[in-house]
Amino acid sequence: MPDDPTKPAPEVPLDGRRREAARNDRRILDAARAVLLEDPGAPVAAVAKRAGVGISALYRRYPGKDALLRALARDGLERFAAALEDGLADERDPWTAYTATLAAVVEGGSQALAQRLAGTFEPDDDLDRLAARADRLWVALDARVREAGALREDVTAADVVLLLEVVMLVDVPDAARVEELRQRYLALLLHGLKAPAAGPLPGAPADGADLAARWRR
Amino acid sequence: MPDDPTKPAPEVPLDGRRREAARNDRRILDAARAVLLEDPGAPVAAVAKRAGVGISALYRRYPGKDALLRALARDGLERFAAALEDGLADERDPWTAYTATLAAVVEGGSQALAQRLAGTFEPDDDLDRLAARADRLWVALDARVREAGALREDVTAADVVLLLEVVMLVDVPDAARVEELRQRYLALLLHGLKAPAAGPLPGAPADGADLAARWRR
DNA sequence: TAGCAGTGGAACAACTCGTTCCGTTCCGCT
DNA sequence: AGCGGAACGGAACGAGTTGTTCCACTGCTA
Repeated sequence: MPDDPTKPAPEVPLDGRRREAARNDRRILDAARAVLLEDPGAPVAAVAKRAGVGISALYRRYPGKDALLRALARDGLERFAAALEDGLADERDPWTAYTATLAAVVEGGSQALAQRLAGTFEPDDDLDRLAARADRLWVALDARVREAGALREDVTAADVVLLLEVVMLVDVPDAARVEELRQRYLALLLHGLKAPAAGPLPGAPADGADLAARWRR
Repeated sequence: MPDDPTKPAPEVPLDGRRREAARNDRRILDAARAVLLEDPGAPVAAVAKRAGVGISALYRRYPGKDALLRALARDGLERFAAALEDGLADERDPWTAYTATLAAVVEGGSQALAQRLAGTFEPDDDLDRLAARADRLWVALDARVREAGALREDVTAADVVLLLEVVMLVDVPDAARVEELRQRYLALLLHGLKAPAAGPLPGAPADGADLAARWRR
């Protein structure tokens, strides 16, 4: 039985064929992230091609597409949680730390990844736990900036999640331009998010139920 | 040869079978708008089902899926242009007229429709002309609010187009909730868009080239 | 009542995509 | 040197999807 490729083995320097295999573990996951983030319905063959490997190299690691998707979602959630922990550890003033964290999340694309994949595969206990952990971290980050009075009070943490996802959907053909525009619009959004509010907002704020509903089929 | 269903014939009261046909013209276009806006790759059969008609009723009107898509894009652009003309005719102060226009565009979903469909069908001279007209109207609306000093200067008209599209991508399973959240986030965005600017924006502003690039396959 | 515009939906053919499978390569060991 | 087998590339297969065609049927109209 192959090792779980998402949890790289100890760092004993591998040799020969084993080294190629270890490298392919990464290449496949990186390719899957790139390809499936752009088009969640992309064929498995596209992932293999992007990774520069054959299809069998992929099927040796994952029993099927579903498993690849799950591994990818887990990878995304882990990156997301890690970014949030970094943000929580940021000692600067809460608003600065908040904006920096959001910028990092947008740059990494981690949150959007898990979300875009939602509904395309069968969830997993492990995944549920990870999602709950990310949610706790997110709420903590939100609480800190909120207590500092830096966030407008009529916007919820769930609102910001939805807004973040939407920023990740900005798309033009040129990849470098995409990154630039996303950061640009995130900044614009943050200007609108910052307290004091310039005026009231229509509609009820998003809440946890709005978010959770999207995971259901 | 059947009449072009997108240009309803004179309003002589039709009778019998003809009336049913005329009604189906509308039902098919409405269904296509609803279904394809939610999923641009939806099958033709899904459109027919939503319209409550058989597939042949659809194929009698359009030579193929491509033609339906084109007609729909044209319909979207026409609605978009009409909304902009309404906005230009709005006599209130430029900022109020601007925000009201954007809210109407978001509610109608017309702009997003044409854009989401882009790349799924072969463009058309007629469509190009319409797109150019919509663009002129858009620039005119932008110029007016800009000259009034109500829009932050480091944001271009193209930026707002991209932001508008992105707002249209907000999605949760409950349709009514979606509409509410879109308006909410549009308002939030507009708070960030309004002059005076709260701070500088990173990245180069979007321009016409960014927009045009997305139409190419 | 005959003719026909309009219709519903089954049937078909073309494609897409996940998965399997087989022949090949090359490392590690004897 | 030669062998065993892990890892690989990619062709082939089969299930499912979808655009389009086709034909029997309906109900006006003359």
